Amino acid sequence: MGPAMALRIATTAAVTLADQALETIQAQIVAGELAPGTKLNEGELAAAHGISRGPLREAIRRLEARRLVEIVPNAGASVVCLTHDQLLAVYETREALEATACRLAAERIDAGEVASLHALLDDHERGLPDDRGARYLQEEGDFDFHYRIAHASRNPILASMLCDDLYHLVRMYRRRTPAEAGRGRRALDEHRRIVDALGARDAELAEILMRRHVAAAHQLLRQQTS
Amino acid sequence: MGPAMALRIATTAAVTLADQALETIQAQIVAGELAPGTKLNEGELAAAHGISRGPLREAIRRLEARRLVEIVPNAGASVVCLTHDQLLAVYETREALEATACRLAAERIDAGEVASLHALLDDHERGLPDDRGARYLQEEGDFDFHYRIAHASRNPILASMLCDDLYHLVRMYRRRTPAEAGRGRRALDEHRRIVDALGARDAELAEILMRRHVAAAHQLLRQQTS
DNA sequence: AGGTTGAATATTGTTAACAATACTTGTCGC
DNA sequence: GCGACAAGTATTGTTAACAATATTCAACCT
Repeated sequence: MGPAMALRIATTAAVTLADQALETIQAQIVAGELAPGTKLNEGELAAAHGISRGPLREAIRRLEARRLVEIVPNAGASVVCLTHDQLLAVYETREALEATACRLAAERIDAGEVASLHALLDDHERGLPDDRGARYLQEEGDFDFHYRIAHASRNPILASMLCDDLYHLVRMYRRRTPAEAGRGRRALDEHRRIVDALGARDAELAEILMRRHVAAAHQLLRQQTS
Repeated sequence: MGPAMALRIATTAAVTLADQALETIQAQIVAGELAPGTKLNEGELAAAHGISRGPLREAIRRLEARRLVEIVPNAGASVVCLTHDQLLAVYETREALEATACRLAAERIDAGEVASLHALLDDHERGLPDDRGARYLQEEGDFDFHYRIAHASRNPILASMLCDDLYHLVRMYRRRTPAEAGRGRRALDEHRRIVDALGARDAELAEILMRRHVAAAHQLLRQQTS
């Protein structure tokens, strides 16, 4: 189960045309191919996807619900362009939700999931030395880690808010927030301790460790100018 | 500024037909006129609102984003029907978000907002004795209180998650979760203490008080059978 | 020259018809 | 009588044309 599996977690079978367009455009936004602020022209996009404006409009409206695009009535949609303060707000919210998710996960996770998380971290450990090329995979793996804990909370609303709303924004702005040197090693250690707390069913500790883990990224971002 | 103002807070000018339909249907769902589980037929609803299926579909899709309806591809939409566990999950999430919002609000609220909150509670106090008829207004006022604190957090994402996602569900299931006797009085006292903490800029206390306040409702719900 | 008005253009909002899928109902076989 | 199958109906998904709003750009006035 390699890193390519990472995104499959949140992905549901795209049965309708609007679903397919949603997935494609969302991937483009998160990957940066559609840069923040880019105007989304319905006619152009529909033609590019080989579909009509109807389903494409639906896709755009659902991207708005996920906070990835902003729509101005009668004026059109554009890729969201977060200010520094707004990105800080994302991390603030993420801190609260993810700490809670981690506490709940400690109370409800089963042994198989804990083992699977350890295996995931073993994978990351192996990929860590050769930082050339493993960087991207490592970071996608990071999201895989957080996705799994969100779902282990057994709280579908909480998990959905994290996975469907916040993580996309974090991934989208990830490349704009360069990590400090050696952060990968430290993050992996923090991950390991969190899984240990989950395995020990220590809810209080798991919550604190996750809160600190997210707060570290939050702090790093806050120190950046702009 | 009476209780009728309460809902205006989250309401934006409905300029497009889809917006208008969204507001109307959402109000019907929250009020219980469209009961949980009700099938939403696009043709019928469009005719009832005097609009075409296009904008109506958009309204339904946006209701799905707010978790008020569920859509099955090729099968249609229906009003969401939460299980007891799912409603508990809503309160669990609300507890985390609202406690955080209250902490942030204590750090960022301005004097005018604190005064306005006190005035709101004075209103509620006056409406408390004559419990006949004031019940509904009191409860809408309760949401007004929570809306204001969410916005005072100065975190638009956090506020949106609370006001646009969770509160509608809570309001929707409010009538199905009867409060214990004397809870109104106690809730009002708790509100007052929270505002005091906000006025004193005591973030830690404000967070704890709000967490307890929401946890009380959560606990009450958990004790219910089913 | 700078700003303003108005026509021309482009884009979004809306509608109605068409296609595809799911549901209903009645028939047949056992 | 009961279940499987098929025709018919209803409903959703999609498309293309139409209406309304916003944007662009050029001519005009001060």
